[in-house]
Amino acid sequence: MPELPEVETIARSLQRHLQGAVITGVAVFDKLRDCPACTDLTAFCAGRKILNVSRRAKYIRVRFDNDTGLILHLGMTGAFSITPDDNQPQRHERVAWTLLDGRRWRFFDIRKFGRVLLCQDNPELDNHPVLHALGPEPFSPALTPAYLQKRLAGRRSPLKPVLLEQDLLVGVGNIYDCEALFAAGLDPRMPACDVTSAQWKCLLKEIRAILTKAIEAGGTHISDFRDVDGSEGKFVQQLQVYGHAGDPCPRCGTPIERLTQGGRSTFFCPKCQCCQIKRR
DNA sequence: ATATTCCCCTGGAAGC
DNA sequence: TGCTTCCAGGGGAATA
Repeated sequence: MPELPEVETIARSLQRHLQGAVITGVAVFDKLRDCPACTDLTAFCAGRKILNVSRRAKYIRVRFDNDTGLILHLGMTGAFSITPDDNQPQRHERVAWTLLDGRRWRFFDIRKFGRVLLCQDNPELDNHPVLHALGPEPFSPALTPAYLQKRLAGRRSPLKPVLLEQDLLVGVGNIYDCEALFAAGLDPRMPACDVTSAQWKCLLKEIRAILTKAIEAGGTHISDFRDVDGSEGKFVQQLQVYGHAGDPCPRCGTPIERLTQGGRSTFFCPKCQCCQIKRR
């Protein structure tokens, strides 16, 4: 479900709603990946005050008052809600934290690809194994055309699936990958090592612009994305190619095509994005 | 080392 | 109506 803008939107909401809250209990209804058993998670969380909530890549970090914390991942279908506690588990509710002020913080996840990880100390919230190998954030100054060209030297893999690799750069998922390549006019099938410095410059600009716009819109609402308060992202209305197979390209009118790369759908305009394949 | 595939799991939409 | 097939935003492991 969530790419960077969705996770950012949710992390900001959690920060707003949970900062200062004290956890009194935890219920685990259906274990997510790596989620400890209910008794262990309860022992870990009970009595803890939440200092802050932040985002790194597509992970959400919840920092407690005793230098421990949680790392949460939404997988494909994760979502949260925070409401007065009626003590009634809802459909697809996997984990629930009860708060001292009478609220209940729920973690839903239909497909159960989400994760709940424990961090035993403060450094682990920044250096947990799942965070260790991650590439730079999309808005980091460290993310430059030179860095990308160096990392991808010799990589003949198609550009589009490469952009999904979180150890190269983080936060770009399938939707914004397609949208950014369209905006930059680059062929999703071109070898990653053939992207020129000028093309990287353009693509980086488009990735940042699209992520910025999507964050401002509160994310992209596709099927089951919801913010903590239940509101839907509005960016879906701005999607140019994703999910638009057969529709006319907004730029040239050629029908948008869909193809499969690395088992995922790619949407692109075969005319606007077809000029970069080098013959070797 | 790099590249492709397969799997985790559930549900909605489309096709017959 | 009911059954089958395909598809889905992520990520990691297994396989060539």
